[in-house]
Amino acid sequence: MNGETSISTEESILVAARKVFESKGFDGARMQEISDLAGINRALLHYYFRSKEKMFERIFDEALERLMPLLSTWDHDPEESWESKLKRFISTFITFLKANSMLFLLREIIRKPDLLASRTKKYRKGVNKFVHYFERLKAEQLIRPDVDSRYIYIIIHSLCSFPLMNAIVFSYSLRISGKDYEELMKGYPELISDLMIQLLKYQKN
Amino acid sequence: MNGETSISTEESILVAARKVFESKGFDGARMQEISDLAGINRALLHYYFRSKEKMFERIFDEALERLMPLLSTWDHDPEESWESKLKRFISTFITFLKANSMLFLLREIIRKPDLLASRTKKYRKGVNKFVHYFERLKAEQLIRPDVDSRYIYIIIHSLCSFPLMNAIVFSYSLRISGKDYEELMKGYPELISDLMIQLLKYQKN
DNA sequence: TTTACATTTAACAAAAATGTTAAAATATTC
DNA sequence: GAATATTTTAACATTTTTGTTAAATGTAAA
Repeated sequence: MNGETSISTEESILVAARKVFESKGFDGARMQEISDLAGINRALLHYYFRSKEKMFERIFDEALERLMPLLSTWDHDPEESWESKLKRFISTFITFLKANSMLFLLREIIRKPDLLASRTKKYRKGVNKFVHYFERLKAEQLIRPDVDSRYIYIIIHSLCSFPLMNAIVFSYSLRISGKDYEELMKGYPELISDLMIQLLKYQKN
Repeated sequence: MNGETSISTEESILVAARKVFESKGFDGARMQEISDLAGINRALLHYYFRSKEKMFERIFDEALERLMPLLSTWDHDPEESWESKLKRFISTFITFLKANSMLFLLREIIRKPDLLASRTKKYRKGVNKFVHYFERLKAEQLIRPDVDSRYIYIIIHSLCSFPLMNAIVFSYSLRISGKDYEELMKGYPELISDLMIQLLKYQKN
């Protein structure tokens, strides 16, 4: 059929496409730039993927797929405390987002909501797990009962995602270099873990 | 010079441009769509603003300008408690972001970092005020001293911005309609005000 | 009513981007 | 080395988009 070569070429195209699509978005991405970055010529792009659209969808799907395993953190597991689960989730979520890009997904979903709607019931199942996990904790009176689990979901995701997707603006605002911002953010996962735990700890009035 | 007409035409073009640029971004925006939305023809767009670029910069600058008054919340004012200031900031910030778009600014700054770099020392002054305000509170032992003021800045902004710019995704994830998400978010400003206050309250030990 | 500005129309120019193709060159495998 | 698959080259077609222009029409105000 086909040798090693074609697989690694396809892969190198995908790597380039990922980079360009993630930084410039679908509308800003140029086929020429992708082929340049992949070190091949434009014609070969169409030889492997028929069109820009098709190539993009491949990249988008992969990005969405990478997001999902994260949510499986929230399976019920009597061995692990919720505090530890929370810490683990926050730390892996932030690490994950460094390499990938929430902004990419968000930008493209807003451009074309179908992208989300037509895919992945799986994703919503993951979210369900999350909400149910915290509902159970509330039922068992392990955390305070008066905070809507959906708020917990929103808050955690906001605290994890935004500081990374907004890194450029934050580092500019705070007058520090990108490197120094990264440095600053090293203490961040622990801080927000503590913050969340403090928020959730059961308090009789 | 020129009558009422031209002003309101220019304004209606700007309104349309704002809408299109904010939802599609510079790369996705089409001059045709803007002129259609403004109810005029494409030629008139160039009569008023020479080019797409120029028009965009006008929109971008205005969006950035609207952001700044918010930061003046953080002037020192011995009359008002920090808790009240915090609440007021969070509530106005969230209201502001509903109409405008943080995502727009972020997306375009990433596309072309010059947009931010070439503008507005004013903006950074506002951020300075914020950081200094909390440094003072720490010096006066009114809040706990062990949280870097920059983290406070990052956390507040994340909690305010992200739930709004990510509304589509959150409402999809949580399986509720856009309307219901808005409804849900009514209780949100108060929750995060409390959360922040709880985080900052001085704790010996 | 004349002058100046505002707006439309419609055609066009130019550039940028995507997509196609055929033929030649290169590499791989049998 | 013959056969097959990969890749380049280069030219071209098509479409989309931005930007321009000139002429006609409308409108408001001096």
